[in-house]
Amino acid sequence: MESFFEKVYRVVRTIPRGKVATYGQVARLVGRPHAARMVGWAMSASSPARPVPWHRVVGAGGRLVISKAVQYFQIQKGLLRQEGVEFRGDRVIMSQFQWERGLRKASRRCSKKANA
DNA sequence: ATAATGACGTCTC
DNA sequence: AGAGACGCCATTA
Repeated sequence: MESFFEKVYRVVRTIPRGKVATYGQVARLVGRPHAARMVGWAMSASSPARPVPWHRVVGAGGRLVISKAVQYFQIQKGLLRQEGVEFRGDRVIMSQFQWERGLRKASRRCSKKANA
């Protein structure tokens, strides 16, 4: 059986060069809208042995979730710029570089107080 | 089976 | 705009 990680990797591998997707976006594509954290975890779990373009996965709004203190922050930014992705400050210009696939009306609930 | 963890997302202050 | 709090969930110990 294909594990959750495998599905995530498979989706991430389909992200075209020069485009980026958000963790939540990938989560939706693998059928787990609320497992964005797992997607990120899958990325961290991916090793050089696993051919996954992890750098094309960014946080919501084009934010690079990885701490700036960590070297990976620069690595990811560098790799993306290398592919033609532009930044506005420390954020990817999503309006131009977000992967179109998986985009939806985004039923935003998640509101804990929505029930109140 | 329970508890802890983590490269997220959204709301509030 | 930046920081804190809570929710969600698969994988591990």
